[in-house]
Amino acid sequence: MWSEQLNALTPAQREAVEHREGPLLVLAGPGSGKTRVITHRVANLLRHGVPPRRIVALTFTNKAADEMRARIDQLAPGQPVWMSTFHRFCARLLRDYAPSIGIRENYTIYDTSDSRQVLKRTLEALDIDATLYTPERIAAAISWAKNNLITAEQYEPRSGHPLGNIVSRVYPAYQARLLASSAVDFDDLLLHVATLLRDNPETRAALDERFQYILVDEYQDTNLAQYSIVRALSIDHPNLAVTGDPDQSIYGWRGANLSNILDFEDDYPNVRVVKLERNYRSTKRILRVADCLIGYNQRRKQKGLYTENDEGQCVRLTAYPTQRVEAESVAAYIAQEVHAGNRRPRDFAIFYRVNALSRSLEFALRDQGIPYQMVNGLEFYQRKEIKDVLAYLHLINNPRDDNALLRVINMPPRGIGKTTIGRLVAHADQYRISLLDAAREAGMIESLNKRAAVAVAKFVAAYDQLAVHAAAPVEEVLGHVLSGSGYQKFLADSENEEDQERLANIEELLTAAREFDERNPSDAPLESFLEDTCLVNDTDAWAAEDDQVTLMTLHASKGLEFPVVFIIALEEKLLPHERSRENNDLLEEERRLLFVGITRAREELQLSLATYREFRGQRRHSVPSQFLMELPRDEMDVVEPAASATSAWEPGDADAEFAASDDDIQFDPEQLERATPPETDAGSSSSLTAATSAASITTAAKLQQGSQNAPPPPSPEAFHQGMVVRHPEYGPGKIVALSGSGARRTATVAFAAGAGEKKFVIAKSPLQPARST
DNA sequence: TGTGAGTTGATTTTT
DNA sequence: TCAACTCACA
Repeated sequence: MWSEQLNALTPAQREAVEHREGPLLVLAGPGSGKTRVITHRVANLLRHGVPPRRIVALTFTNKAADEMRARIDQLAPGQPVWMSTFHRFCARLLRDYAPSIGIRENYTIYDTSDSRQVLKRTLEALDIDATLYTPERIAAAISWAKNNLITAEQYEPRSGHPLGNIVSRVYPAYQARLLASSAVDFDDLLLHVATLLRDNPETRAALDERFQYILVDEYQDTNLAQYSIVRALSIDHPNLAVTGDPDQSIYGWRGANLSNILDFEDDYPNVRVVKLERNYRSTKRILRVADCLIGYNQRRKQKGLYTENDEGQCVRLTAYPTQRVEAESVAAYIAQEVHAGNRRPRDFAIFYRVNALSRSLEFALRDQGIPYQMVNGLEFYQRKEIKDVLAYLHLINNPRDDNALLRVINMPPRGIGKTTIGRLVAHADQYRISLLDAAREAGMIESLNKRAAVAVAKFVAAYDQLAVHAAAPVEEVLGHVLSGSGYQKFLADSENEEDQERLANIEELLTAAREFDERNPSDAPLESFLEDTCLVNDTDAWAAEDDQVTLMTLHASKGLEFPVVFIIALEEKLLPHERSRENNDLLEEERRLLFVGITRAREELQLSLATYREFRGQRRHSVPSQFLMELPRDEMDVVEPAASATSAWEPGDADAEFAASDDDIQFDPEQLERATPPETDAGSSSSLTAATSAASITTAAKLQQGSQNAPPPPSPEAFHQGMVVRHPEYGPGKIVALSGSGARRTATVAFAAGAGEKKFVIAKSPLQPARST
């Protein structure tokens, strides 16, 4: 069986798979079976008796980690090999070593917007005028420093650098705030672990011993922090295997250092280098186009990409008059292929440089009735209501989390306004205590008037009630938060339609919590749930199995492949992006980005641009991307911009169609809105939505059944958060929280008539759903 | 203190 | 274009 699998590999792949001890560098071109090599190599190690817990595989995205886990499980079932993203790996380690870097085990992870809030507050407190340098620029500078292992104490501005001078003041203050809140930002996860390993030789040695075999995927995207973590863990056991492709390094802006992979052979002298140059994915033509383009880069390792695949069609390069024609044309082509039965929607992907470019495509696809999935719409976990509710959970988990407190103290409105909060903050600063502790002392703060102090005290009391349930299953904690904070009632009472949508989103969060509880019976459920939600992104929700066209940024496309790929807006200032044109390193990265996009295509590829593009509400004339001049014309079908506003796949009917739609100025956007299929509103959360609506269908069915039969056995699914129920003895009550599943599903009910809160196992209780108001 | 209108200002890519 | 922020008013 195993030798069969080995035989299925090429000699080069096999060499990498069978390599066990010592450093290994796999230079893998696109589509060369890199994931296959990694997974088989792990399986090979296991087969040779390496205990699974001695192995860790690090990736950059959850998606990649999940995929690997699934594939390794196929090769070597039931072996708990640790596969995770760098950030998750570090988050776990920090849990064990938190005290040694000055935070608590229950620390909070701040996402970008959280840390931005903290930074803004820091700037305010330091009285720094943010008009000269925006918080974003300062944040970028701090992030850069952290990724390069420069701590707040070590940071020194380059002389004569005004931004640096500001950063040298802000960075330590910002960091102090994080530490005081027992919080870390994304960069800290790496920085703290890197410094921990650097400053504690015993810890380093212990972890080096623990992780004897380390694999790193996409090594070209590691930054200095990641590099030094991996390095520190591979000194006594230098069985470090990295895979990557310098030509696919596209995260330089995030501190990725191309030298890490280019200099790997210098860092690890006895390294075995394996090059995977044969491509199994694309046609010859597509590959030659990609190869020709990337040849214009200076900083790279020469590779000879080749494939035994078919010659394939020419790569199409099409210029459209406007971005609307571009979008409609792409959508029409997809529709035509789908209707003709040649392809399915999921065979297609459309890539663009910036998210803002997706809009016209969405309209066009809806118009054609083609289902699509956008990776990275409004991210679920970034929605206000979700962040609000999660902030309650964060505060329960980590009472020192000032950022969470500020978010929830007046949400729903409790009459705690700006001035009151300002006074609480002043008090907390003065005594160097957390805001929650300051709030506890509200009665003693002189500047606070009675009314404000009472409001704050009520908040603290409500919080304490919630905190009692901290150790319960997440769904239950969440239920208590929704009931006890008044947030659910606040939204339910609102006339605003948007708020009803928010309720539905919260319902999804409850579903997610429930699924988490089922999947993850841990002793600190809240903590791990929060860690989970902080480190997911919506690319992870991308469902390859759905039959939909995929829309995503070029960055998000890395690691994926599709039969047909469209890359739009190949225009100067967009690709290359305008901020990347000044400096050659940045320009090369843009070229790599296009290279990544091109090499996602298996059979067909179309590149396009529009002569006029509306961007930021303004129509402007665009200049073709300089990269277009670097593509080999003999591999391509070039359709130049025509004088008449037509350029399409097939002359004739298609032309007429486009011309008509372009001239039709009285085109009514509302019609498009009405034609919108309901499920396309939020691509990222579609699976959750499906789960929720399936649940509510059962609910309705059971309800009906219940009203017909005399002694109806209530199904646990018939009950949901906030619902009004009736108990034969205690009378009417409201469900405050739910937890568990199936026969063990329990409901906590608050009864009206002073009977207080009671907990029932639903299946064994006489609870009945009552009509809610 | 809360709300809503109006203004401003900023816009790459993501763990 | 759109979201965040400001400011005036209830």
